[in-house]
Amino acid sequence: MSWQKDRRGERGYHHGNLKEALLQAALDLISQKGPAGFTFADAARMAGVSPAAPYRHFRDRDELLSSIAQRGFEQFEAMLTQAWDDGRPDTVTAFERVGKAYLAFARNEPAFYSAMFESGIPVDSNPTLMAASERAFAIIRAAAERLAAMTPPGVPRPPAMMMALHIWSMSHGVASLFGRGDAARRKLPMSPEDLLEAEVLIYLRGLGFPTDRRSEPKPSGPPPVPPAGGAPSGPWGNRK
Amino acid sequence: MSWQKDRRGERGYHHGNLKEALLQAALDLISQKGPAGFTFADAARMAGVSPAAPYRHFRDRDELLSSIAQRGFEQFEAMLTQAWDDGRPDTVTAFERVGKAYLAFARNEPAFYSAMFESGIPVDSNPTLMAASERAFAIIRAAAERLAAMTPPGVPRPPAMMMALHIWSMSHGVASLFGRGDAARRKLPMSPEDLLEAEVLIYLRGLGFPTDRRSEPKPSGPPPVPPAGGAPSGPWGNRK
DNA sequence: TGTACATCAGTGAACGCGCGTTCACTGATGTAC
DNA sequence: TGTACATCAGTGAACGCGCGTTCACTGATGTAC
Repeated sequence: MSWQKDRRGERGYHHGNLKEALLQAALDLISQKGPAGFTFADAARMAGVSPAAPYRHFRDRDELLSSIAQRGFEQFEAMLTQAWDDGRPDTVTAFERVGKAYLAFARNEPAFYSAMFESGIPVDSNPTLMAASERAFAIIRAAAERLAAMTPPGVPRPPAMMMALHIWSMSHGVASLFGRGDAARRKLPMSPEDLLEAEVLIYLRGLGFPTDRRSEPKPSGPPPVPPAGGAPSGPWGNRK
Repeated sequence: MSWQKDRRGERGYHHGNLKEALLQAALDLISQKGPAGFTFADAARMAGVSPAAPYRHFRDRDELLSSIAQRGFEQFEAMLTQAWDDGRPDTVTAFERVGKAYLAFARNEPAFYSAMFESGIPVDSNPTLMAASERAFAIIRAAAERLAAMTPPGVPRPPAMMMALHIWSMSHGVASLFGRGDAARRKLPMSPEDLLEAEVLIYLRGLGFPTDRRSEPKPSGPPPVPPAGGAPSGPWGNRK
């Protein structure tokens, strides 16, 4: 099955990279059966070692799960950082890229996502984990900060912290209801990306930002402008 | 422990209300240990019957879990219906009450909430469950419909379906990140209610609704107007 | 360069446990006549 | 009203299973001298 098993004959007494292999195995198992349905023994089996071997690397199942969440937050942060790209080419474009990255992560890494947000791990009680979580959130926070600084003259400047939390909850809501990568995804008459993009644009408009697309350099522009409360027909349908 | 057990001596050979007792027991167990950490046998024990008894009422563990989600959606719908109160005394007030009800449900019924949204049950593949879920969502949809009909003259009327999905994802995002009733709740510098209320108000403003509080009859008005991008200090803090 | 030794990272057998599930059964309840 | 019978909703013993965890162990690796 897994390459670890295939190479079992090739490796000697020591695995060499068991910790990594266990994390990978657990990740595979979680994406197959959810964070509940993965067992320590299963991960060992998948990595091709005896059931006692994992205890050299993790105190117990929970510690393995936390490590996965930890790693998930790190990859999440990296992905958000890359999407944000320090606000290039312009703040709004970069900001929307961050939203899309959030959804992409939830969709493409359901195992990480559920370990991070739905496994029941109390993030707050694990300092390392919380730090990783906060570093990821800090990207959204930084983006909100830059956006807040851009408020047009005459418009009161919104608190960046609030904006960041709002954006986070919108992204998280859309991702966990409609954009997840597993069987629990709810069907939607349009793409989660479009739903979120419209939501964020309306929100920004509510804060006083102009949301008619300025003519700006768009290196890899997505399709057309979202309906955002405009057109009566289209994917939204059901006007009645 | 539970009243079922206390009364065990009193009851005869037949339990009389085992199905109900099992649902209640499972609910208790879920709220203690999450949807993953509840077992069929545990529920039987808690209800004071033999481990074989539940099979008279549920095919397996999954069917019990689905029943709980089902019932959760029904209670959720009832709660939203009551909060919405057909738009009394006015649409905006009632609308905000719906948001608060959403949060209250997530906080007060973590077992139902996680069974409904985080247990990994594919809602889409169970018609009865999906119908219950849709009936709950229909309340939000109806509220959005009424709100959409209220758009001021000159402002394009937003698609109600889109609004409903946006509101749902905002509520769900805030609830699952910050407003949950279990250990996985993330700490926040303000109440989830305030966070959501501000978010919704900004969103509505973005759709063209006036959000300066009209002088309207407020029977049980909540505290003051949320900061909604205004005041630079207060609970939001961290202006830098 | 070789050797002795400490440490590390695995093995594999064993254990107790609780779970899900089945089975023939039995006590209680409802109903036809 | 009584009786016979069908059906329902439990029992309790048994099973196979896989899990988590421990233990003394052993092969491999690193290092001091």
